[in-house]
Amino acid sequence: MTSIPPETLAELEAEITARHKTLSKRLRQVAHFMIERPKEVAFGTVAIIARDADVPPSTLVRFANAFGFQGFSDMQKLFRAKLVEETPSYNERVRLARKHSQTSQHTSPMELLEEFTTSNMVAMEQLIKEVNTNDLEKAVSIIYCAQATHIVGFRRSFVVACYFAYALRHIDQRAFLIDGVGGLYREQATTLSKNDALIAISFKPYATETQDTIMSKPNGVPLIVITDSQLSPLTQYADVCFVVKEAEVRSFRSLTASLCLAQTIAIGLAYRVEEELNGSSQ
Amino acid sequence: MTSIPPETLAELEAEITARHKTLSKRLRQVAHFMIERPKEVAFGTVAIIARDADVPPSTLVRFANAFGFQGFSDMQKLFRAKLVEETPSYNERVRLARKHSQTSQHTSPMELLEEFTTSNMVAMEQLIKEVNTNDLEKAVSIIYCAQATHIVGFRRSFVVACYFAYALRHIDQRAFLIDGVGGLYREQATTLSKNDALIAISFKPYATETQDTIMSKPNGVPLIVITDSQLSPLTQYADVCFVVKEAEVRSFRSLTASLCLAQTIAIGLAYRVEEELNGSSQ
DNA sequence: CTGGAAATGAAATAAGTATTTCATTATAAA
DNA sequence: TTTATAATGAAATACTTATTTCATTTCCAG
Repeated sequence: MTSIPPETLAELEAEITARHKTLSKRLRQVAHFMIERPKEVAFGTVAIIARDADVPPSTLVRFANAFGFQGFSDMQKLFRAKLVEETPSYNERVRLARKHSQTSQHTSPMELLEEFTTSNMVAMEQLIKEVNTNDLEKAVSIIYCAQATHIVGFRRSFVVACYFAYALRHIDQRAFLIDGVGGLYREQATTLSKNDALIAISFKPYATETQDTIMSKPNGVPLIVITDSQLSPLTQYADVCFVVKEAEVRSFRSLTASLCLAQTIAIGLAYRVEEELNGSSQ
Repeated sequence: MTSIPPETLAELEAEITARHKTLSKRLRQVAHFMIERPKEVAFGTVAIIARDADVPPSTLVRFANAFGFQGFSDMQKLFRAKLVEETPSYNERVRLARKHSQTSQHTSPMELLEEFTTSNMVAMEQLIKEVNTNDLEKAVSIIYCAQATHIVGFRRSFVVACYFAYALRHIDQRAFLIDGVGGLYREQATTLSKNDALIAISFKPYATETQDTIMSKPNGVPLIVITDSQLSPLTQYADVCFVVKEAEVRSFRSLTASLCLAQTIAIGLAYRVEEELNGSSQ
C-alpha cells in the first residue's frame, strides 16, 4: 500500500496494464476507465467518475491506494499533468512536421504519418462532395433486393472487397468473397444466380481478373463498381459506379475513402432492412 | 453583474480583451492571468490561482461575476472544456451530424456518409496525436532487421493484416499473411524463424486465435501489435504496441486509422531501406 | 458445506475549496 | 480638503468533495 507511486501517466498506465489481471473485479473496472477515458479522470470529481465507471467512490480511492498513491486526488494529478503538458494541437504538429521535413533530407515516419493523415482527411472531404445521393440509394437498393452479394477485387482492391464482405456479413447479409484462390475466379463468378448482385472494386492498374469476373457473370445480375476513374474499364458495365479519389502520398495510394464508402453502403443497408421491417409490421 | 455569461472560452477571451481597459487595477491583473495562463486556470484551485496571479481569492470571484458568471467555478468550466475537446471543429461537426439525423426518423445513406467521413477525420487527428515517434521508428527498425515479416489478424483485423501484407510486398519486403486457412494458424506461426518479425492486429472482441498465434511464435521474435486498447490481451507480449482509436458511428467501427498507420509503417520502411542503401554506397 | 480472508458499498466524517462578509483603503468629484 | 463611491483583502462561513469507517457480501481453501 505504501509502495512508491508512478510519477508519470505513462508509468501508471504501464503498471495498470501489467497488474490488470491480478486486480479484483471492481478494481479492474476502474482500471478500464482510467485507460479508456483519461480526460474524464483528469477533470471529474470522485463522485462523477465513480458514477460513470459504475463503482462506489470508495473504490476509486482504493484503486489509487493500490497503486501507491496517498489518495485519489494524488493520482489524479498525473492525469492533469498529462493534459497540461501535451496539448500540441493538431496545427502545431503539422507545422513542426513541415518545418522538420524542410530542414532535413531524412524522411521520418512521423512526417509520413502527418502527410498520410492529412491527405486522408482531404480525401474524406472529397468523397462526401463527389458521391451522389442517388447512386448511394441505388447501391443500397441493389444489395437489398439481392438474395446474395458477391464481391470481387484483387491486389489492392482485395482489401476493400474483404472489408465489404465482412461488413455485409456483420449485418446478416449473405456475402461471398471472390478471392480467386487457385485462379478459380471465373468459376467462382459462375456461381452467381440471377437474383444475386455483384460488387466489383478495381483500381489502377486494373487487374484483368476483375474484368474477367464481370464478363462471366450471368446476364441481368446488377453490378456495383468502385473504381478510381471514370475511364476505368469497369465503368461501362456498371449499374451504379462510384469514382473515388484516394489520398496519394509519395506515389502511394490509400484505401480509406473506399473503405468509408463500403462502410456507408453496408450500414445504409442495415438501416434499410430495419426500416422495411418496421414499416411492414405496422 | 447578472448579464449573460460567455459560452465558450473564445467568447470569454474576446470579452476580456474588449473590456480590458475599463477594468480596475486588480481585475486587469486577473484578466492578464486568464489570457496568459489558461491551463493553470483550468486546473488550479482558487487559492493557488490567486497566489500565482498575486491577488486575493475574492478578486477571482469578483472577476467571474463581472463577466456574468455565478462564481469562479462557473467560469472555470470554460477553461476546462477547452482542454478536453481536442478537435473543436470536427467534434462540433460530428455532434451536429448526429443531432440532424436524430430529428428525422429516416436515416439516409448520405447522412451516414457525412457521419462516417467526419468521424474518420477525427480519428485521423487523434491518430497523429497519439502515435509516438519512437514507437514508429522502432516498428520500422524491427521490420527492417527482419528477414521476413509475418502478419496475423482475424475477422475485422484481417482487413488490416491483408493490407499490411500487400503494402510490404509492394515495397519488396518478404511478407507472409497468417490467414488461418483450415485452422492451421498455430502451424503457420511455427514456421517463423528466429530472424523474422511478427505483426499482430487485434480489436474487440479479441480473437483468441491471434493470441494463440503469438504464443506459438519462437522466443526472441519481435512482435509489433496494433490494437484498440492498452488493456488488450496482446499488449503485454508486444515489443512495440500501437493503441489506435478508430472512428465509431452507430456502434460500427472503422478501420481507416489502422490502415493509415500500416501504410505509414510500410512507407517509412521503404524510405529507411532507400536511405541505408544510399548511405552504404557512398 | 464451513470458517476465514478479501472485497465491496453505504454512510459518516474529514478535508479542502469557493464564496461572502465586512472593515479598510484607494479614488475621484465637489 | 472633504465626502461619496468604488475597490480591495483578511477572515468567517457555507459548500463541495475526498476519505475513512464499518457492516455486509463474496470468494476460496480446507
